[in-house]
Amino acid sequence: MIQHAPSHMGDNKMKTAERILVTALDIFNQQGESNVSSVEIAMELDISPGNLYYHFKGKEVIVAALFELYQEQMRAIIDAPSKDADTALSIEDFFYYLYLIIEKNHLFRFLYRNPTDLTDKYPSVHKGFIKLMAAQQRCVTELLAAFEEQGTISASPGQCQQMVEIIGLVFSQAGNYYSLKGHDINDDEYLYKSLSAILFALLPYIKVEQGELQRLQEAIVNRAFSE
Amino acid sequence: MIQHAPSHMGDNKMKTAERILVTALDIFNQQGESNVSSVEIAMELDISPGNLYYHFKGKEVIVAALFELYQEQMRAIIDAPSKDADTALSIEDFFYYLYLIIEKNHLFRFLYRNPTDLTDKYPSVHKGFIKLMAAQQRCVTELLAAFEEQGTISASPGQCQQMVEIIGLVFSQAGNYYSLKGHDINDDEYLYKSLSAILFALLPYIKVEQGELQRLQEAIVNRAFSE
DNA sequence: GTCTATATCGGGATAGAC
DNA sequence: GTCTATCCCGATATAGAC
Repeated sequence: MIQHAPSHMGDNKMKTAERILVTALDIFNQQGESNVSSVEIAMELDISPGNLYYHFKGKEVIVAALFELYQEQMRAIIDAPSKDADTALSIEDFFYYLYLIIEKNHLFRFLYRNPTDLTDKYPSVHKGFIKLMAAQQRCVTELLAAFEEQGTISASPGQCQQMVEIIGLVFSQAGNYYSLKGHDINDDEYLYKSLSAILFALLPYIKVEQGELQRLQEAIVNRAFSE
Repeated sequence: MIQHAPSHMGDNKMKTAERILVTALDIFNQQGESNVSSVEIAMELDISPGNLYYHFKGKEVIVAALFELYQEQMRAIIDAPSKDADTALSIEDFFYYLYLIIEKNHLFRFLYRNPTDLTDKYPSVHKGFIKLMAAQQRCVTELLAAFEEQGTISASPGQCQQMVEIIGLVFSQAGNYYSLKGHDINDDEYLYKSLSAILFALLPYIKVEQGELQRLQEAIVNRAFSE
């Protein structure tokens, strides 16, 4: 399971194909997909370039496989709340939900590092992105609508749409923004800054008691979500 | 003057060095800096690769020169309001100011297309980015503080800081976000969506009469800023 | 200032032995 | 499944003629 990658790194009992994916993800995240050659991946794994090509016919296939993994894992996260639609979400649950998405994007951050080059180079990945982001927006929109219905937030459909846009922007681009400002993307500080920015944008529309809001704000600032 | 580039394109009276910059900017914006070879730039200009190297010793120097131009023009924009600090800015002026920044970023959008690769490849550009973005944030922060002082907005310093963060995020990343969702970056629709997103984030804190706010909102939606 | 020709280098990709 | 050896190609960069 690639989500447990760190603990398995270098585990030789993993099949070569799986090891390639785990290692590729790691190097891509560190150096950027376009700066990593097939040979480099092979070297890192102490296998030959030929062997790598036996398993994956080029970097393109590796990227596609990684995107597939990302997509599956992201779907699982965004679809979770609607699975048990009977139990209403709290605001805290909602922000934990957002956090899981941000965290997953961080795990696959190479997909967002150089968005335009990546999508130009791999049109199939771009197609997947478009679908996935649309699904994500749909899910968030539904959750906001449910909040509106139960009176947890008070906002018009137009305002909800604006919230969704900002959330999507933060999800996909906050990492690049912090990099550009000179921070280290591998530092996970920006995960909380992202969450905090979203909270700021939604705050004027959230209608719960001050105490609950206070706790949420503190939870984010104190990184209560980190395990 | 490079800001009038479109009308001068192919104007043979321009010096070769200048024509190279104008053309390079255009192709970089279209295809991304990393996907454009020196030879390609030369071909586009109907000059030889050797000739291009006579003027600029490689792509790196071209990129550096373009960033220099960008930096100068951006400085001129962001510093303008503090030049005549005696005349207070209106909210409408402020949004026009934001618009000018967004527009300038759009003109040099290749700098933002693949931020991580670009900054990894050209550390001097990254240094410039860090300084420029810090200056930008400082300017916006000061304007917000002035608004708070004159009662145009009502927000704590912490809230203002959050606003600045969101504004910075939109400035630098909105283009990538819209591309990722499948829209054409050359379409300038996203300029107004960006402005609209910023307005949404600030709205709860703006304390002017409804009529003025209404006009501003309509101005943005109707693209009244486009010339 | 501008051209042609060429040297160099690195990444992608494959053939064939083990 | 894995290795070594090699080929191909595109991009950078330079030399020297005009």
